[in-house]
Amino acid sequence: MTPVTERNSNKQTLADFKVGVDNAIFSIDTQQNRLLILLVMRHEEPYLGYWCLPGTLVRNGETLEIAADRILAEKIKVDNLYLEQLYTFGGPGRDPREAADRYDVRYLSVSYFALVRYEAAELIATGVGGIAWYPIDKLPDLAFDHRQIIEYGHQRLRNKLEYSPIAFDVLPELFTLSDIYQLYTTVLGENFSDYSNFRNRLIKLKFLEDTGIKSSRGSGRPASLYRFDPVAFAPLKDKPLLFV
Amino acid sequence: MTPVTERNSNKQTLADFKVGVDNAIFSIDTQQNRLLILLVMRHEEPYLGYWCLPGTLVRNGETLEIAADRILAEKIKVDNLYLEQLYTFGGPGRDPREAADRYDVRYLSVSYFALVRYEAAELIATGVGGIAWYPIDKLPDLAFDHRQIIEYGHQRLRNKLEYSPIAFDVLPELFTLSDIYQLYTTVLGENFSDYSNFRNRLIKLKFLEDTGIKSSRGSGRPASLYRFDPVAFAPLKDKPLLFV
DNA sequence: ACAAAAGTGTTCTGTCTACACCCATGC
DNA sequence: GCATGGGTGTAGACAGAACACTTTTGT
Repeated sequence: MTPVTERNSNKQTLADFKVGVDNAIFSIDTQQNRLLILLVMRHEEPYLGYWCLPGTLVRNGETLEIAADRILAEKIKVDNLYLEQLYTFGGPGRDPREAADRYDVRYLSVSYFALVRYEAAELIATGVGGIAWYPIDKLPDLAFDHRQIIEYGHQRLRNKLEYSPIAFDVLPELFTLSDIYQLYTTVLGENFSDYSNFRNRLIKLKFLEDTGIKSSRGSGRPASLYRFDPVAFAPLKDKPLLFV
Repeated sequence: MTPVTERNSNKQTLADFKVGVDNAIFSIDTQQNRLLILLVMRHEEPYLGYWCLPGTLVRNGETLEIAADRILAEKIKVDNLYLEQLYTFGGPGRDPREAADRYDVRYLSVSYFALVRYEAAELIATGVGGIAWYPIDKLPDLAFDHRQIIEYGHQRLRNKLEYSPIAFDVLPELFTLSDIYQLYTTVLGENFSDYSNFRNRLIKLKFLEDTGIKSSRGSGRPASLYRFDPVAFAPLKDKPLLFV
């Protein structure tokens, strides 16, 4: 019998929780074909000096999503972003403070998944610094169970790309078809699909508007710039369409 | 400024949480073509006398998933089941106790999605009673935001059926092809697919073993009994296969 | 014999794949 | 001209939809 159980009769064996929100913020550097995730350096115990996901404890009167937005806005300035709840990690012992702190406090993490535009994202340097994009395949040692959260988020990203149009939340207003292709190959791997087939599939879906404007990048034929048309996309919502 | 903010300086504006686990337990009555969800009657305030999802507050030392398992095992006896985390609802004000209780307590609900076999499920009658299967389209008024949780779970069920084999977790070991078809139509609606096409698609996937045993139900030609073969299914795991 | 349920087959159509090929530009 | 990247076309394999048809049982 723990002291707690002795002190209380029945209902009091309930755990008390602090609830944190941790953001897995992804972005895609298509120039260098790298999938990046935003990490910050911890300046306090536990895990002092380790990298971790940007997170916060939830304040009074704050919804989980607003907490997620807040922490994101503190670290980064973006124009466009995609944000959704990822998963809730809540096993006992996932935070060392549980042992050290006074009895019976648990730390639970509701994680959020975000995708932002790399080129438009401006990191906000906090005094001490310690914020950086890390390639997903070159992560340092991470605090808590954050590596697991990133794994989970990475999987979610791959799935989302396949059946939802989040890529367009993260592209500039005007983009070329190979911009999209680049983005997809960066996340899904080199040979997820033939370029020309990917292209045809997208065009047949009819929600990309060809502006007719041409964009030249170095040598080679200039590409048409396209624009995502949310109205034309609307009817396809919730349909099991596949971009792959 | 609220009293709270005045009393404390900075970090103390953090919310304290009780964490509950609520289970959206679905089952499918193929006899009557009904999709059912398990509800229990509340015997205490708040929402005394309302129906709600079976839930519990998380105890010390308990993972979220174990809490979900525990509450499930308290209400129902099953041989087979599918269980996964659904979503975390945590806005302030979702539980009236937040207002009445002492300052700063928030109630957060991590919901779990479960699918069990209707025929094999045996409800455990707690003394006072008040546990029942409700057809998803005939829900009574529900406590808290549980209707929203059910909506969300219902959507998850539809999606899962389309791209993962959870149906086989919930069928008896031996089943006929029209058993599966029944199950699918009950969840996805009458005209989600032609029977014969559905049939051919399944058989082409090669993970159903025809036992050769025939089963006669009333008049009509007896059907072959099939068995799900997890080994044959393994290579298809994580592939974007569609049953629809 | 007839109804009912299971299971098979067929035709039409469309989509996916894997290429080969043509086009516009910089150097 | 030719390398480079953008864009088009096509033949064959394959998969889905709709529906007619056959088989095996109970009554």
